[in-house]
Amino acid sequence: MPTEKKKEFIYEAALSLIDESDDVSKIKVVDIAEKANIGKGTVYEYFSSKEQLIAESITYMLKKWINHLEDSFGEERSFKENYTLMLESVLSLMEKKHRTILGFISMSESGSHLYKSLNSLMKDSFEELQKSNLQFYEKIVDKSVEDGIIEEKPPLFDWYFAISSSILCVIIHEKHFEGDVGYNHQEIIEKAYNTYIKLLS
Amino acid sequence: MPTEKKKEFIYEAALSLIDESDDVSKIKVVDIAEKANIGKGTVYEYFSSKEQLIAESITYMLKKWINHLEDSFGEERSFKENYTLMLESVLSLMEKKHRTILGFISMSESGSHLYKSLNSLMKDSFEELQKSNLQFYEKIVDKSVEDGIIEEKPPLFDWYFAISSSILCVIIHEKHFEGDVGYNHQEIIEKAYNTYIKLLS
Amino acid sequence: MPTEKKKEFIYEAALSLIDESDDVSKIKVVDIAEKANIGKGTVYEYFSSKEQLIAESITYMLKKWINHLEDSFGEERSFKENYTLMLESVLSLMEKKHRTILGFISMSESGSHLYKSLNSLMKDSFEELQKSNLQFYEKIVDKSVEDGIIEEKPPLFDWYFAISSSILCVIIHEKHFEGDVGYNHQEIIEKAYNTYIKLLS
Amino acid sequence: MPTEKKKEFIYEAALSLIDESDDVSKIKVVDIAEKANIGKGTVYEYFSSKEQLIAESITYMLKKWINHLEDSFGEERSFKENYTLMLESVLSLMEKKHRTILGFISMSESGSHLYKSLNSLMKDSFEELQKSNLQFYEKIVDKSVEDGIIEEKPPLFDWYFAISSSILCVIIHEKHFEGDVGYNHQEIIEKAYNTYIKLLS
DNA sequence: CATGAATGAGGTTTCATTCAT
DNA sequence: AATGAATGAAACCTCATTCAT
Repeated sequence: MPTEKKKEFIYEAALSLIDESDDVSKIKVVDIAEKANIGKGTVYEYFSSKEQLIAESITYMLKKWINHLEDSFGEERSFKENYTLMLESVLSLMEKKHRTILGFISMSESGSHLYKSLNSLMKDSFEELQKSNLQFYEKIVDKSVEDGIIEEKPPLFDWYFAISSSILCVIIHEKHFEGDVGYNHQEIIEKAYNTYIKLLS
Repeated sequence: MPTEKKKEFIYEAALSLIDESDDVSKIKVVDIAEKANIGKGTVYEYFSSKEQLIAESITYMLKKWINHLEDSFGEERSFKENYTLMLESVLSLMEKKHRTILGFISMSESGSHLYKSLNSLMKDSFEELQKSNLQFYEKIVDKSVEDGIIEEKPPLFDWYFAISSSILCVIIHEKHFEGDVGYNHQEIIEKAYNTYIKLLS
Repeated sequence: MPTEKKKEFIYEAALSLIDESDDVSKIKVVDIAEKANIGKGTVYEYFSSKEQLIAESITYMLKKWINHLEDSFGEERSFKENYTLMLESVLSLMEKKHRTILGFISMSESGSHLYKSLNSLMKDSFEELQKSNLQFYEKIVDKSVEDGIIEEKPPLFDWYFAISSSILCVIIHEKHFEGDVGYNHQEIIEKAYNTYIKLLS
Repeated sequence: MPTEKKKEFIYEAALSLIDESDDVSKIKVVDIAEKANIGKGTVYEYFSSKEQLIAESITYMLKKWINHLEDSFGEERSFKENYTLMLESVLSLMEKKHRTILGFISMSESGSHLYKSLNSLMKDSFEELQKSNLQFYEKIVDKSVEDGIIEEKPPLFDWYFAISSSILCVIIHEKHFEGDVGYNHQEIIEKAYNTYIKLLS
């Protein structure tokens, strides 16, 4: 197996443990190795330390997610369709797995310091990712201006916050309001979409 | 020193380390003891384990913060004044300290699973706190309706999300947009306030 | 309360814990203090260390037992009556409590090294006790010669072993043969008595 | 080195420390590791806890001793030769080492409660060993009946006690009567043998 | 005298990392 | 390249003992 493939294999093992775990710091190298069906020592053929491995695994996941989002964004679709697809993507991520990672992404604003020790290790890739993220958000905004949904392109902070808030909407709902006190799927997506519109109008 | 006072003393030591620390799990009992100028063994006279101590410390901080917020909310002030004070409170918390705890509170929606292992130890007090938090939010909303800022009291989810989003606004700004690309203090508070208004109109 | 009385009070607490315990080394000073209804610090007003306390407690028990045995030995009774009373004394000790101590006494031959660390602390009193024990045994032998049960006083080793073996008889029976495969109370006392006779004839 | 061989290696280190030690509970894992010329952590690759290791070490020793005794018992030899060999085995054990263990075996009748905490960990193997011990004793008795030394096979308790007493004889002598007041080697073996004969006649 | 809060030496156990195979 | 046995630093927690009140 080529090196990069093997590393991805290990990433997946690490990520599944990160999601199962209550406490990332409690994950053991031996568990990751076992999950990946390789020997404990082999991990060190590919990564210089456990922290490096964890950091790279999260970076890997983040990249995959950004790519996934970007792929879902098609020029041929209307803005609302694209925006909705992005929100659906967030939701499906929450429903399925990688909740830890999701917190990491969407809440990086307030939560990233929880991982500062990781951040120092993933500083470069994390900054790169934040750039990608920002570019993707900007593509969204530009599209919304292009489609005439938003009259004029607002300042950076405003659109960054609008999209973050929109995502917060679906996340809060998913986590705390599922069931009786909340809305149905269609309604919450609509509400999140409207959040974007309202905040930038 | 009475027991409760001593415990609070230890809480403060723990909290200051939690805030200084990149990684809560790396904090050592001996460090907390040193910070509190007491012996290692003394910690165990007051707490049954390190985890218990950390969990109680965070609960203590959260309670203090909620109380602080509620105290800042005066019936004699206008809604906007009250709301602004609440946002200032969030900001001052971020600027000064307890960033970890802030993440804990404001992002509990998406981030709480990061603390699952703590939560299990502080389940009861945490639920109580979330109830307090919700009650405080509701007091805000009621005031805004009473003052005629909002025409009619919206559904639970809507106002909960509106306030969360408003707080997200100041947090994102504080963390990522300080300096050139952002706004000044007055502007960002105004923007956060408007977020609440917009989202509930 | 006079000092000696208080010490005896603490001895009794310690002894009851020694008997309840699987492992003498696991007994905590705080437990002894609690059992004696005194403060932890008070223990150190009477004893210089935990080991000292344990050692003295055992010595106290041993002395009490020897005295008890000697008191049971009356010149006016026949040898067999006296011997039987001694065996009953052993049995009652086993049935009631102080099994640990009993092991200590009767099995000091092979078991005492288990307590070497204690022995060093109780060396003097232990030697004194062994002397008392020996004197008591000798009184038994002399009586048996005097009463004509044994023709001639045998060498030290022989009578010491004969009595030890006799005691072993009731102990083994009590511990392992109670019930179906064993004898009734009368029979086993008789058997133990006969052991003495046989071994010295 | 295969796992079982390595464990035995660690057993031997532990046993030598048990014998040197005044107090089993004072033995440190690091000492056992040093004695075995391995790292402290390595011990935990083979045993789940210190108590487990101690318990298994004693079980190991007991098994070895029982096997040794049984091997020494040959059908082609006379009963007295066999019995004498068994007693010699006890004595050589006492002279050389494993005094703690010896107490454990021969005095298990009255002393086993001293090891209750160990027993709980080695319950199964200990029961198995006691069965082996009993079977060995019975083989001895049967041989004595077969050889006509004893007329008729006595009840279980009687022969069990007779052999125990016989062993007690050599143990007491070895521990307390070596030198002036005692007998020479030949005499004490003879005396112990006669104890068996007398008690079953 | 009596106390128990405070202490810290000391012991157990964990686990990331190494390295010989 | 892959392994996993071996390691020991590091951290938690216990508890005998002290000492100020």
